[in-house]
Amino acid sequence: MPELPEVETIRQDLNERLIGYQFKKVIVYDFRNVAPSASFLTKKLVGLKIIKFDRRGKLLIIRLSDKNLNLLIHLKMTGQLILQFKKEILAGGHSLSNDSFLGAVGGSLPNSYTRVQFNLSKGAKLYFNDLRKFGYIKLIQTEKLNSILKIAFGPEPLDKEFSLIFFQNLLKRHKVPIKALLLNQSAISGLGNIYVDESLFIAKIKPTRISNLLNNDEVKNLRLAIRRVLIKAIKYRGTTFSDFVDLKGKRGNFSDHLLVYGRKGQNCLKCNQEIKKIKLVGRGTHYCSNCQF
DNA sequence: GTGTTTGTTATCAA
DNA sequence: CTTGATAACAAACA
Repeated sequence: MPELPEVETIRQDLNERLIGYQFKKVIVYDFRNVAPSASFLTKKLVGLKIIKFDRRGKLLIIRLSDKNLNLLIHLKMTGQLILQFKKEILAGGHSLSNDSFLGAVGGSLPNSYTRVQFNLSKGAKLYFNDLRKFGYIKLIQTEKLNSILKIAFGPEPLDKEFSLIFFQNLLKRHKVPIKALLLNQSAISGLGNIYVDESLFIAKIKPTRISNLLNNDEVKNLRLAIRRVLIKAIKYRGTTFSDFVDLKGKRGNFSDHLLVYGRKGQNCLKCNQEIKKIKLVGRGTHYCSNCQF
């Protein structure tokens, strides 16, 4: 379940390691979620260099030496990007001990979950693994990308655009459970099920509350809670609940700091009451009925 | 066989 | 046009 902090962790690591690398060969093992087609991807990408890794919400954007083209990677639920350098390959598949790997990436690569493999210059290899095949890889024209980003993506919660005024107006305009609004990527980018539940707990607001009925203090607290939890989660390199791992196959450490997500039946860390789990807008939703109003 | 898991989109209603 | 509600889909697992 990679959300903003998980994708940001990967983006930062890629930016430190792969700027200037050139695509030498692209191997597509599973065609399903590669667009516009595997052959197009293979042909167009080879020879291009990586300029920079960007992120918008949960979407990873690779800027290429062909300014008109961008490589998009969405991890959806179970996608992983694993990076190997040459000496790691020579050392026997990977450089990390087995216990730092999850099942999906354990052992040598490519494995049965590898959907696309990028061979880069200097022997570097980037693997896109995706157990459930929900994620995608797309080569897209810059103009088209820009129009999609404008329409389908709300402001980044950590940018200036996500101001109190903006947030107040957004909540006022909508009459839906606050959780539904926070999950809506065209309203705010990057939040998913985990960080929405965590933010609402920190802000002491029940996920079922209708957005336009929150009072001023609650709106203010919620905005700060969202920013706080995202910044902290990035610092801890994301949350691993099931499949997320970083470039080296390592789990995210924020899992140890979750307050409500995945804690159904356990005691609230603030008040000791039992954490509840309900289904809201089709999603598992965790909250404390004593701390949240 | 059944119910769950989540990010996203399609579809229909108002 | 906007907004809301809900189902569907991807694939796997307990």
